[in-house]
Amino acid sequence: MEHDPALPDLSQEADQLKTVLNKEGFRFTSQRQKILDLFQAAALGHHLSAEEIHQQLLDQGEKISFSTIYRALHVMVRLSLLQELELAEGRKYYELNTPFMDQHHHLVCVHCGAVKEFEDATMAQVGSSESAARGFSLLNCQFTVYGICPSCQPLLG
Amino acid sequence: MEHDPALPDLSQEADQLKTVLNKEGFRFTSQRQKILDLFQAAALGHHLSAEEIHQQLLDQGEKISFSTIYRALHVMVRLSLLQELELAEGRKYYELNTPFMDQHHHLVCVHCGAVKEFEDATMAQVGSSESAARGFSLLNCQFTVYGICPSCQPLLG
DNA sequence: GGGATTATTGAAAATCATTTTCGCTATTCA
DNA sequence: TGAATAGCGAAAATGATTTTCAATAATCCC
Ligand SMILES: [Mn+2]
Ligand SMILES: [Mn+2]
Ligand SMILES: [Zn+2]
Ligand SMILES: [Zn+2]
Repeated sequence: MEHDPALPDLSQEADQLKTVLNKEGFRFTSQRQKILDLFQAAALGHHLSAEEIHQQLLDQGEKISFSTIYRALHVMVRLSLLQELELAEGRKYYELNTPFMDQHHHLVCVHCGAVKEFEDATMAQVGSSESAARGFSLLNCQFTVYGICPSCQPLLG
Repeated sequence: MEHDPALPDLSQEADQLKTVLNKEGFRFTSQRQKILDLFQAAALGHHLSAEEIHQQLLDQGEKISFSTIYRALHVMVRLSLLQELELAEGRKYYELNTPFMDQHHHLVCVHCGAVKEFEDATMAQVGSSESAARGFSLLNCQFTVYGICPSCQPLLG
């Protein structure tokens, strides 16, 4: 079957995931592909939790266990396909990883949990220089700003 | 009993905690004072978890339940006496709160958990301007840099 | 000071996200 | 294609944190 060059090359994406996995001794599975697909289909600025991944796959008729989801997330973080975020209470969130200099940061409403993203090159600079100054090898930076969003402000003091 | 002006005025510190608590309808208790004392006695740059608070109080002969510790931490965060930190895996850490413009940030070794603090006024500026730009009322910022510390680097690739 | 009111405590049980166990299945590779 | 074994699902386990509830103690008023 030919591939229409006007459409996204999904079969090649699959090949790419397989390549990345196999390079480190992991196996390609349909579950891992489906999870990665969710991230690639997600709206910009939308962060996914294990719970939401499970629900989205259920919604599209895929049955998958939480253990598989958690294992896949860990593998993809280790392969730098995903980034783990400590946005707010209780659970972890994940998003597609981006090159270090392109990383964005987060503004979180502590009342309703709304998240806004913003970019600022200062963060990467400060992170680089601070880690260099102390001999750390830098992995990534997270700048999280907590506040009350405009919709929640009237509801409080 | 007179107070020796050459010694730290611990009774006044207690009064201060009582005042802050009562102002918001909370009661002063010896447990809350002992927990706050641990933070005031802790080395600069040392962050305490509920587990460590429990252990330190045990070590000094004080019996206290985890429920009390968690409740005290929540109250003191609400009163801005403490700040909650999402430094690394699994558990939360706490430290004495500082005025917004004096806040420091953290460099964390993902291998051994070592934490280094650093100050950088840029963070507060970026946090303020980003939250203002989106109409958020700013509560606080956390800039966390993850990496591998110098002692752990030889142990890995 | 003493007593009523009710926030706080401790112990135990409950939650809840995440991890582990284990028998079975599917991927990799020769 | 077949052996070796990584990965899967289901269920049990974990571990930090939260809740429940009866007993205790801080605050307030007299
Ligand atoms: Mn994001
Ligand atoms: Mn600190
Ligand atoms: Zn909000
Ligand atoms: Zn280290």
